[in-house]
Amino acid sequence: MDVVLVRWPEENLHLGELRGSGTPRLLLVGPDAAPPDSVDPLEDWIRLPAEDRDVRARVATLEARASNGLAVPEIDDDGLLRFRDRWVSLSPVERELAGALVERFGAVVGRELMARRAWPSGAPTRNALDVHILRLRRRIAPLGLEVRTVRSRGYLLQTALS
Amino acid sequence: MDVVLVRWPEENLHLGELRGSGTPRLLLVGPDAAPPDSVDPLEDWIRLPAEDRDVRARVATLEARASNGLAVPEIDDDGLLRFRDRWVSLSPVERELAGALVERFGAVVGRELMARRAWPSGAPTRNALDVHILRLRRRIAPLGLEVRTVRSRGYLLQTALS
DNA sequence: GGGTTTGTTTCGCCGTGGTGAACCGACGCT
DNA sequence: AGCGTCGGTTCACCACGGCGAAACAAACCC
Repeated sequence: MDVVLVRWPEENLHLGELRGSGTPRLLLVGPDAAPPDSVDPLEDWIRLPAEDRDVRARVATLEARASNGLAVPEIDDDGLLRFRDRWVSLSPVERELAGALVERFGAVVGRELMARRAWPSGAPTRNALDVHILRLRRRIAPLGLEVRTVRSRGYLLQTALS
Repeated sequence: MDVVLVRWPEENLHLGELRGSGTPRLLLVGPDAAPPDSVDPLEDWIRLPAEDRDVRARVATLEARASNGLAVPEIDDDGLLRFRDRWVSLSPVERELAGALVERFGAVVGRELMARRAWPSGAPTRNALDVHILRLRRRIAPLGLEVRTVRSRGYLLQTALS
């Protein structure tokens, strides 16, 4: 994953979503600004003006850390979806859907299969699955995960791009 | 744990054992030296000459990372809840509830289990647990701890998100 | 006596699951 | 190219139940 450079504190709006999606980032701290104090190993900062080799070194370190921690999401015994030090709770239906997607992380899972998993004795209505996928998408977004649609095939779970 | 300052590359002999023992360290990189490239989150570096506040900020971050990994709240013999150099006193009921949560720090503890722990011979009312959780939340907030609800499953103790 | 601890009631928010409907883009057919 | 269908997204709405929070009152302890 690529490291994003952010001016700080000018662009701290942008920073929130980068932190949320687990994107590695290097804050360029202006000459008069106070340094940030994040503990996140995927965040670093450097005081401007800075030498080119120093910036490159810090970017390289962040890249290495990001690729090292190639994590796979997991549903623990308590029904929580955990990913990269963060977690969200899932409702029972969402847990089944997420479970099917996590077991085949990065691969397509058919709609039919997911519907049977969530409702073994038949889905309530046609778009019940659609609505739950929508809700699952919004719930897992803070983890930096996204559900992508493969038309007429099914759904696929992966790390968010942006 | 204290952060050790190391001149680099002059003192790189010393560095090996620091890395081995997991001691957090800040490398002071001379004006002409190339920056190091360690991936370890407990190692950082700064280019000399450097401002005082920048050095202090990096030391603080390393300290926070070092204590983050190890810090688990604990209830001592006097019934005090201790966490990272701070403590609060707990009432008897709160002690039992906090005890159950501390023993499974970071994981979900069922409401039923906590109720039996606080009132072995039967809980007074259903809401009694809710109210005590509310009071426990306010009591431990100054420690940087928080109790998260996992709906219809139980409660979870974790460090408060910054 | 005054503060703390505990239990109880009441009110209300919000998470959850389900449904119908509007909307929209991709695809296929003529 | 024009058009209809299909698959999928999103929204608004409802019903139910779990849980949060305030306020009150009684018991307890220094």
